[in-house]
Amino acid sequence: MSNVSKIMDSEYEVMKVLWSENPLTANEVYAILSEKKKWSKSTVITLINRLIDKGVVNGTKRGVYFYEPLISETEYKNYHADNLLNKLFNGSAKNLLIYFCDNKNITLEDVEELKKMIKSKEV
Amino acid sequence: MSNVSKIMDSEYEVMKVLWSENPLTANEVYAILSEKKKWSKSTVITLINRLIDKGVVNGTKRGVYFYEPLISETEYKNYHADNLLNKLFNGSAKNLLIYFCDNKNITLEDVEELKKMIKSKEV
DNA sequence: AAATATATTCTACAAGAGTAAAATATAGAG
DNA sequence: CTCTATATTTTACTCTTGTAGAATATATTT
Repeated sequence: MSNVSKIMDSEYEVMKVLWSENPLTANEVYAILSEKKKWSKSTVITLINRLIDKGVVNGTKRGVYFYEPLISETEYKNYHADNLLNKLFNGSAKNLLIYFCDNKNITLEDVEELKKMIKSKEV
Repeated sequence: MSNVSKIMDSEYEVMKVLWSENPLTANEVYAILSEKKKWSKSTVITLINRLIDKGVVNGTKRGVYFYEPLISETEYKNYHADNLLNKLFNGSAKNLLIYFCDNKNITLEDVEELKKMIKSKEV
Protein backbone atom coordinates (compact mmCIF):
# COMPACT_ATOMS: atom_id res chain seq x y z
CA MET A 1 0.00 0.00 0.00
CA SER A 2 0.78 3.65 -0.36
CA ASN A 3 4.40 4.29 -1.05
CA VAL A 4 5.71 3.22 2.28
CA SER A 5 8.05 0.84 0.50
CA LYS A 6 9.68 3.69 -1.39
CA ILE A 7 10.83 5.62 1.65
CA MET A 8 14.59 5.53 1.50
CA ASP A 9 17.00 5.65 4.39
CA SER A 10 17.64 9.37 4.36
CA GLU A 11 13.97 10.12 3.89
CA TYR A 12 13.26 7.86 6.81
CA GLU A 13 15.25 10.21 9.02
CA VAL A 14 12.81 12.94 8.12
CA MET A 15 9.85 10.66 8.75
CA LYS A 16 11.14 9.87 12.22
CA VAL A 17 11.22 13.55 13.04
CA LEU A 18 7.69 14.03 11.76
CA TRP A 19 6.45 11.01 13.64
CA SER A 20 7.92 12.32 16.84
CA GLU A 21 6.12 15.63 16.47
CA ASN A 22 3.98 17.30 13.85
CA PRO A 23 3.10 19.40 12.06
CA LEU A 24 6.49 20.99 11.68
CA THR A 25 7.94 23.60 9.36
CA ALA A 26 10.93 22.85 7.18
CA ASN A 27 13.04 24.90 9.54
CA GLU A 28 11.87 22.92 12.52
CA VAL A 29 12.54 19.62 10.82
CA TYR A 30 15.94 20.90 9.86
CA ALA A 31 16.69 22.07 13.40
CA ILE A 32 15.71 18.75 14.93
CA LEU A 33 17.54 16.71 12.31
CA SER A 34 20.65 18.77 12.77
CA GLU A 35 21.19 17.15 16.12
CA LYS A 36 21.93 13.87 14.35
CA LYS A 37 22.83 14.73 10.78
CA LYS A 38 24.98 17.42 9.33
CA TRP A 39 22.78 17.95 6.31
CA SER A 40 22.26 21.30 4.69
CA LYS A 41 18.83 22.85 4.90
CA SER A 42 18.51 22.32 1.16
CA THR A 43 18.99 18.64 1.59
CA VAL A 44 16.33 18.42 4.24
CA ILE A 45 13.89 20.32 2.07
CA THR A 46 14.63 18.09 -0.90
CA LEU A 47 13.89 15.07 1.24
CA ILE A 48 10.63 16.55 2.49
CA ASN A 49 9.56 17.25 -1.06
CA ARG A 50 10.41 13.78 -2.21
CA LEU A 51 8.32 12.41 0.62
CA ILE A 52 5.45 14.60 -0.54
CA ASP A 53 5.90 13.31 -4.09
CA LYS A 54 5.74 9.80 -2.73
CA GLY A 55 2.48 10.62 -1.02
CA VAL A 56 3.62 9.93 2.51
CA VAL A 57 3.88 13.49 3.79
CA ASN A 58 1.50 16.38 3.48
CA GLY A 59 2.41 20.05 3.40
CA THR A 60 -0.14 22.75 4.13
CA LYS A 61 0.51 26.44 3.87
CA ARG A 62 -0.59 28.47 6.84
CA GLY A 63 1.63 31.44 6.31
CA VAL A 64 4.53 29.09 5.99
CA TYR A 65 4.35 25.41 5.10
CA PHE A 66 3.63 22.88 7.81
CA TYR A 67 4.39 19.26 7.20
CA GLU A 68 2.93 16.11 8.68
CA PRO A 69 3.20 12.40 7.96
CA LEU A 70 0.46 10.63 6.06
CA ILE A 71 1.49 7.19 7.12
CA SER A 72 2.16 5.99 10.62
CA GLU A 73 5.36 4.61 11.96
CA THR A 74 3.46 1.39 12.55
CA GLU A 75 2.61 1.10 8.88
CA TYR A 76 6.25 1.58 8.07
CA LYS A 77 7.32 -0.95 10.65
CA ASN A 78 4.77 -3.45 9.42
CA TYR A 79 5.92 -3.17 5.91
CA HIS A 80 9.56 -3.72 6.71
CA ALA A 81 8.96 -6.41 9.25
CA ASP A 82 6.85 -8.31 6.74
CA ASN A 83 9.45 -7.81 4.15
CA LEU A 84 12.18 -9.32 6.27
CA LEU A 85 9.89 -12.12 7.25
CA ASN A 86 9.19 -13.02 3.65
CA LYS A 87 12.64 -12.46 2.35
CA LEU A 88 14.66 -14.22 5.00
CA PHE A 89 12.28 -16.54 6.79
CA ASN A 90 9.95 -17.73 4.06
CA GLY A 91 7.14 -15.83 5.66
CA SER A 92 7.24 -17.99 8.74
CA ALA A 93 7.10 -15.93 11.91
CA LYS A 94 8.00 -19.05 13.78
CA ASN A 95 11.26 -19.39 11.89
CA LEU A 96 11.98 -15.80 12.65
CA LEU A 97 11.34 -16.26 16.34
CA ILE A 98 13.57 -19.28 16.40
CA TYR A 99 16.26 -17.36 14.66
CA PHE A 100 16.12 -14.43 17.02
CA CYS A 101 15.89 -16.56 20.12
CA ASP A 102 18.82 -18.50 18.88
CA ASN A 103 20.99 -15.57 17.99
CA LYS A 104 20.05 -12.70 20.23
CA ASN A 105 19.90 -12.97 23.94
CA ILE A 106 16.39 -13.78 24.86
CA THR A 107 15.71 -15.11 28.31
CA LEU A 108 13.20 -17.61 29.57
CA GLU A 109 11.44 -14.74 31.28
CA ASP A 110 10.98 -12.97 28.00
CA VAL A 111 9.43 -16.06 26.54
CA GLU A 112 7.18 -16.41 29.57
CA GLU A 113 6.01 -12.91 28.95
CA LEU A 114 5.22 -13.71 25.34
CA LYS A 115 3.29 -16.71 26.46
CA LYS A 116 1.17 -14.60 28.73
CA MET A 117 0.55 -12.12 25.99
CA ILE A 118 -0.62 -14.79 23.64
CA LYS A 119 -2.75 -16.44 26.24
CA SER A 120 -4.50 -13.20 27.04
CA LYS A 121 -5.30 -12.70 23.39
CA GLU A 122 -6.64 -16.21 22.90
CA VAL A 123 -9.61 -15.60 25.19
CA MET B 1 31.32 -6.64 7.80
CA SER B 2 32.54 -7.27 4.27
CA ASN B 3 30.13 -5.91 1.80
CA VAL B 4 27.16 -7.97 2.77
CA SER B 5 25.22 -4.76 3.26
CA LYS B 6 25.72 -3.74 -0.33
CA ILE B 7 24.08 -6.79 -1.88
CA MET B 8 21.04 -5.48 -3.67
CA ASP B 9 17.81 -7.29 -4.31
CA SER B 10 18.61 -8.53 -7.77
CA GLU B 11 22.08 -9.54 -6.73
CA TYR B 12 20.56 -11.39 -3.83
CA GLU B 13 18.76 -13.65 -6.30
CA VAL B 14 22.14 -14.67 -7.63
CA MET B 15 23.47 -15.21 -4.14
CA LYS B 16 20.58 -17.51 -3.34
CA VAL B 17 21.45 -19.66 -6.31
CA LEU B 18 25.10 -19.81 -5.30
CA TRP B 19 24.20 -20.62 -1.73
CA SER B 20 22.02 -23.48 -2.86
CA GLU B 21 24.84 -25.00 -4.86
CA ASN B 22 28.36 -24.07 -5.80
CA PRO B 23 30.61 -23.59 -7.53
CA LEU B 24 28.57 -22.88 -10.62
CA THR B 25 29.35 -21.45 -14.02
CA ALA B 26 27.59 -18.36 -15.32
CA ASN B 27 25.53 -20.60 -17.57
CA GLU B 28 24.46 -22.74 -14.67
CA VAL B 29 23.50 -19.77 -12.58
CA TYR B 30 21.58 -18.42 -15.52
CA ALA B 31 19.81 -21.72 -16.09
CA ILE B 32 18.74 -22.01 -12.47
CA LEU B 33 17.69 -18.40 -12.19
CA SER B 34 15.66 -18.67 -15.35
CA GLU B 35 13.15 -20.75 -13.50
CA LYS B 36 12.17 -17.70 -11.48
CA LYS B 37 13.34 -14.67 -13.42
CA LYS B 38 13.17 -13.81 -17.08
CA TRP B 39 16.52 -12.09 -17.10
CA SER B 40 18.87 -12.18 -20.04
CA LYS B 41 22.13 -13.99 -19.65
CA SER B 42 23.89 -10.64 -19.86
CA THR B 43 22.00 -9.42 -16.86
CA VAL B 44 22.94 -12.43 -14.83
CA ILE B 45 26.57 -12.04 -15.74
CA THR B 46 26.52 -8.37 -14.83
CA LEU B 47 25.08 -9.26 -11.45
CA ILE B 48 27.72 -11.89 -10.85
CA ASN B 49 30.44 -9.41 -11.71
CA ARG B 50 29.03 -6.79 -9.43
CA LEU B 51 29.01 -9.33 -6.63
CA ILE B 52 32.65 -10.05 -7.36
CA ASP B 53 33.41 -6.32 -7.25
CA LYS B 54 31.69 -6.18 -3.90
CA GLY B 55 33.91 -8.96 -2.66
CA VAL B 56 31.15 -11.41 -1.85
CA VAL B 57 31.62 -13.85 -4.71
CA ASN B 58 34.74 -15.44 -6.07
CA GLY B 59 35.32 -16.53 -9.64
CA THR B 60 38.02 -19.02 -10.54
CA LYS B 61 38.90 -20.05 -14.04
CA ARG B 62 39.20 -23.77 -14.57
CA GLY B 63 38.66 -23.85 -18.30
CA VAL B 64 35.59 -21.77 -17.77
CA TYR B 65 34.83 -19.56 -14.76
CA PHE B 66 33.33 -21.13 -11.68
CA TYR B 67 31.70 -18.92 -9.10
CA GLU B 68 31.12 -19.43 -5.43
CA PRO B 69 29.91 -17.25 -2.56
CA LEU B 70 32.41 -15.75 -0.14
CA ILE B 71 29.85 -14.99 2.50
CA SER B 72 27.31 -17.36 3.93
CA GLU B 73 23.59 -17.00 3.85
CA THR B 74 23.75 -16.83 7.63
CA GLU B 75 26.00 -13.81 7.50
CA TYR B 76 23.58 -12.16 5.16
CA LYS B 77 20.63 -13.05 7.33
CA ASN B 78 22.42 -11.84 10.43
CA TYR B 79 23.21 -8.56 8.90
CA HIS B 80 19.68 -7.86 7.80
CA ALA B 81 18.09 -9.17 10.93
CA ASP B 82 20.34 -6.97 13.02
CA ASN B 83 19.60 -4.09 10.82
CA LEU B 84 15.87 -4.42 11.25
CA LEU B 85 16.34 -4.93 14.94
CA ASN B 86 18.31 -1.73 15.32
CA LYS B 87 16.33 0.31 12.90
CA LEU B 88 12.83 -0.57 13.99
CA PHE B 89 13.12 -2.03 17.45
CA ASN B 90 15.90 -0.01 19.06
CA GLY B 91 18.07 -3.07 19.09
CA SER B 92 15.81 -4.89 21.50
CA ALA B 93 15.16 -8.45 20.40
CA LYS B 94 12.47 -8.61 23.01
CA ASN B 95 10.58 -5.75 21.42
CA LEU B 96 10.87 -7.48 18.11
CA LEU B 97 9.54 -10.74 19.48
CA ILE B 98 6.65 -8.94 21.07
CA TYR B 99 5.91 -7.23 17.84
CA PHE B 100 5.91 -10.42 15.83
CA CYS B 101 3.92 -12.37 18.35
CA ASP B 102 1.46 -9.58 18.42
CA ASN B 103 1.08 -9.20 14.71
CA LYS B 104 1.78 -12.54 13.13
CA ASN B 105 0.11 -15.69 14.17
CA ILE B 106 2.27 -17.35 16.70
CA THR B 107 0.74 -20.06 18.84
CA LEU B 108 1.34 -21.05 22.41
CA GLU B 109 2.91 -24.21 21.12
CA ASP B 110 5.43 -22.24 19.16
CA VAL B 111 6.34 -20.34 22.27
CA GLU B 112 6.61 -23.56 24.24
CA GLU B 113 9.02 -24.81 21.68
CA LEU B 114 11.12 -21.69 22.01
CA LYS B 115 11.15 -22.13 25.73
CA LYS B 116 12.49 -25.62 25.38
CA MET B 117 15.14 -24.44 22.98
CA ILE B 118 16.29 -21.79 25.35
CA LYS B 119 16.23 -24.10 28.32
CA SER B 120 18.38 -26.64 26.55
CA LYS B 121 20.92 -23.98 25.75
CA GLU B 122 21.02 -22.68 29.32
CA VAL B 123 22.61 -25.85 30.65
C1' DA C 1 44.68 -21.78 -40.00
C1' DA C 2 39.75 -20.21 -40.80
C1' DA C 3 35.28 -20.33 -39.32
C1' DT C 4 32.20 -20.80 -35.77
C1' DA C 5 30.54 -21.15 -31.23
C1' DT C 6 30.82 -19.91 -26.69
C1' DA C 7 32.52 -17.24 -22.74
C1' DT C 8 33.87 -12.83 -20.83
C1' DT C 9 34.33 -7.97 -20.76
C1' DC C 10 32.78 -3.27 -22.09
C1' DT C 11 29.62 -0.07 -22.75
C1' DA C 12 25.03 1.80 -22.13
C1' DC C 13 21.23 4.02 -20.38
C1' DA C 14 17.19 5.34 -17.50
C1' DA C 15 15.56 5.95 -12.89
C1' DG C 16 16.42 6.68 -8.20
C1' DA C 17 19.02 8.38 -4.10
C1' DG C 18 22.17 11.35 -1.68
C1' DT C 19 23.57 15.71 -1.52
C1' DA C 20 23.20 20.68 -2.19
C1' DA C 21 23.68 25.29 -4.72
C1' DA C 22 21.14 28.68 -7.52
C1' DA C 23 17.07 31.01 -8.58
C1' DT C 24 12.87 32.79 -7.44
C1' DA C 25 8.88 34.09 -4.80
C1' DT C 26 6.99 36.22 -0.94
C1' DA C 27 6.50 38.68 3.41
C1' DG C 28 8.10 42.26 6.53
C1' DA C 29 10.86 46.56 7.45
C1' DG C 30 11.52 50.98 6.48
C1' DC D 1 6.61 51.01 -2.82
C1' DT D 2 11.52 49.27 -2.43
C1' DC D 3 14.81 46.57 -0.06
C1' DT D 4 15.92 42.69 2.36
C1' DA D 5 15.33 38.44 4.68
C1' DT D 6 13.30 34.23 4.60
C1' DA D 7 10.79 30.40 2.37
C1' DT D 8 10.11 27.54 -1.69
C1' DT D 9 11.17 25.76 -6.16
C1' DT D 10 14.48 24.52 -9.79
C1' DT D 11 18.32 22.69 -11.24
C1' DA D 12 22.36 19.88 -10.69
C1' DC D 13 25.65 16.38 -10.23
C1' DT D 14 27.54 11.79 -8.86
C1' DC D 15 26.79 6.92 -7.78
C1' DT D 16 24.09 2.93 -7.74
C1' DT D 17 20.79 -0.35 -9.52
C1' DG D 18 18.23 -2.79 -12.96
C1' DT D 19 18.55 -4.21 -17.23
C1' DA D 20 20.97 -5.68 -21.39
C1' DG D 21 23.31 -5.19 -26.16
C1' DA D 22 27.93 -4.87 -28.43
C1' DA D 23 32.49 -6.14 -28.67
C1' DT D 24 36.05 -9.08 -27.93
C1' DA D 25 38.62 -13.09 -26.53
C1' DT D 26 39.03 -17.89 -26.49
C1' DA D 27 38.22 -22.61 -27.61
C1' DT D 28 36.51 -26.00 -30.92
C1' DT D 29 35.54 -27.91 -35.35
C1' DT D 30 36.58 -28.53 -40.00
